[in-house]
Amino acid sequence: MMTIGQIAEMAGVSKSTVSRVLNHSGYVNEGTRSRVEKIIEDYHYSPSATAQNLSRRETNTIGVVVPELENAFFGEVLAGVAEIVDQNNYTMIVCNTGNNAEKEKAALEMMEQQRVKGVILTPAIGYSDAEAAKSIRIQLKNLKIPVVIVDREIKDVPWDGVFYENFESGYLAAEHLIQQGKKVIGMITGDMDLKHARERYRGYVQAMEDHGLTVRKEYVYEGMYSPDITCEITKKMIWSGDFPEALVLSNNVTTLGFIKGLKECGQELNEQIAFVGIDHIPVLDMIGYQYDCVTRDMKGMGRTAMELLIDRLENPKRERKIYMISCITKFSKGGTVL
Amino acid sequence: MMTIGQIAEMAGVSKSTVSRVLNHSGYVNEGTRSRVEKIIEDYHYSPSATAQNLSRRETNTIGVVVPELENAFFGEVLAGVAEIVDQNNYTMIVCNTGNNAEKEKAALEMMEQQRVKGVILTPAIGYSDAEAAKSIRIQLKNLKIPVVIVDREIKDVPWDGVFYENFESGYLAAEHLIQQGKKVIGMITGDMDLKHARERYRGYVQAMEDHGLTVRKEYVYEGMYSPDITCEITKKMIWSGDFPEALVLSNNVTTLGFIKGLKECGQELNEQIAFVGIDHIPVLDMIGYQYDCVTRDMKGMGRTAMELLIDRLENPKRERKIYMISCITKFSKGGTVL
DNA sequence: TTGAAAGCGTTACCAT
DNA sequence: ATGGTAACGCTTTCAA
Repeated sequence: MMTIGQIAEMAGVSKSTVSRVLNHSGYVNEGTRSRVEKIIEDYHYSPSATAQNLSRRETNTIGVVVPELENAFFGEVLAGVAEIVDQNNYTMIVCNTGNNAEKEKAALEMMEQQRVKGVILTPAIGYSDAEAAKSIRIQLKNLKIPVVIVDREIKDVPWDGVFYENFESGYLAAEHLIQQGKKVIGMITGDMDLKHARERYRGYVQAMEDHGLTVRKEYVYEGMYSPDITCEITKKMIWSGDFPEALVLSNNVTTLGFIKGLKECGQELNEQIAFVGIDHIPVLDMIGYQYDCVTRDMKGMGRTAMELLIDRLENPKRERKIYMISCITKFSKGGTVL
Repeated sequence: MMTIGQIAEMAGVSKSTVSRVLNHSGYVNEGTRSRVEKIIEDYHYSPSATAQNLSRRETNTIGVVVPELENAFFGEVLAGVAEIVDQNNYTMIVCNTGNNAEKEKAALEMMEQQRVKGVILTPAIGYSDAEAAKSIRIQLKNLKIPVVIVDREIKDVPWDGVFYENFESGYLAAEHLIQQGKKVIGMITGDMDLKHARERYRGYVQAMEDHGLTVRKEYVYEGMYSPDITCEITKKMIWSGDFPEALVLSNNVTTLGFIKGLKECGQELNEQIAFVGIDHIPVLDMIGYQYDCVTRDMKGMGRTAMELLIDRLENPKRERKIYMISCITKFSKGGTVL
């Protein structure tokens, strides 16, 4: 591997000069510049980021820690992050925690060793909110490295964040059903240990109240964001013959479980129960299996997270910012961006 | 940020000693070891990977360059790579090229600067096979850094690779239909500029020949791996009333486009045309929308790629290895792993 | 068992 | 406009 010294020697100049042409910094004679550049070109010289980082006492690297790389949602987020990373000449290190708190800890430690400038993190759900906050807070508080939390809130932590309008999504979903004249509206909720699941539920409740409807507890089912649990719930509902007119479904897998449950009971979509799902499932669109939903721009979420991080890096002392990604409604009348 | 020197000072030892305890190398007295370790612990000291890399003249980093981070397939692959990366204490830098040859070039250059130990690459499809090979070959030939090519073959390149048994997949798909007694079997192919599309087609043709059936060109449609094109093809097929008994569909989006086309014509699955898809679409399973398909272990592909890279790193002079990921058939009788 | 010192490939300051 | 040199934080001989 070539070094700046060798280039200098070949060009008959000093390392300083080579460094200057490399970094377009300081004065350098046009003649020598082009001479040096030619040699760099000819020999395919590529400066060592490692050495640069050490000398500059900083890297241009950011770390992204996600809980489920195999989940299409995070693919989208990562694509969004990558886009901004790219535009700003950063380098992106990625870790997958598999929703495992231990791995998350290890990932963060390694980010620390790598001296990344900042971290974009979606916390694992292997532990409760409070525990998570504590553990991560302790781990990172001594580091000066800024963090942007994505999608899953954790308490008592001073970092910037990008979250969905979860309350809003529940609200809009319920409201749409109300506007269609439904009165008895239930919900299959997510894992109520997660804040966003609670928020979505709150939104639904609020919409009901605002329209003078009452929430009937027997029609609120805890689906745990699990397709299987939701499928079971759905089947029991149908079999028992006791179900609401309409349902709000808490996320994509809830919707999938629900649809599966219906199919297993030989029911068509919207045959007896109207529903609005939170989250869009593109593949269902592709097969012409459309349903009303409230969704959002996942890739945009990644972009925003990275922009927020860069903003923080440029302005370390600024107040905390939380970006709420707004809902996009896709109802049969056609999609609307709110 | 703490340095090894400060730790040394606090412990009343030299940097060398601290380095030794850090790396579990050389002799160090048990007493001093624990003393040093305590200080490291207390102060949350984390050695700088940058400095280590420079001193050791190598990194523990590998680069992954993918063309479509937003595509669930690459999420799976990445998850597989990440798993092995993790187990072997590597660090993973990720770039998304968006199928853009320029960006791919830039990504590779930056990997070079980062002095990654190796690269896992799925080439962009923005350019032809030959061009791609040439461009990438020229770019990387001067580097000693090993590459593992994933999923998309490029010609005349000396690197290890992990690909699917594309021929096999086409063969198995067609054969399954033949075994069900179908005689007039067509295919909606992929983008025939891509080798794997051609291979899948070849497999189909071979299966037909092997079973004494003739391929009728009018039933071979070029779907370009595009859902929209495939949807159109399907609708025309149905409208014209002229279609084969059965079809082989070249990949997941081809299948989606086909299903959509059928639905838009008010047809049920398998109502008039039997089909076998290449690629599995998990979401369709989740809603109980099963169909016969030939698929493979995507995550396993990522794992294999990383294992291959590590293997190469440990054994730089060994002959080239190409791993072919075998097909998994999921037919209504139940899934079989071949 | 420990320490001193050279070296890794850059940058950046200070001279010239 | 250019060069010399210290410094970045660590590893690794070599001596003691």
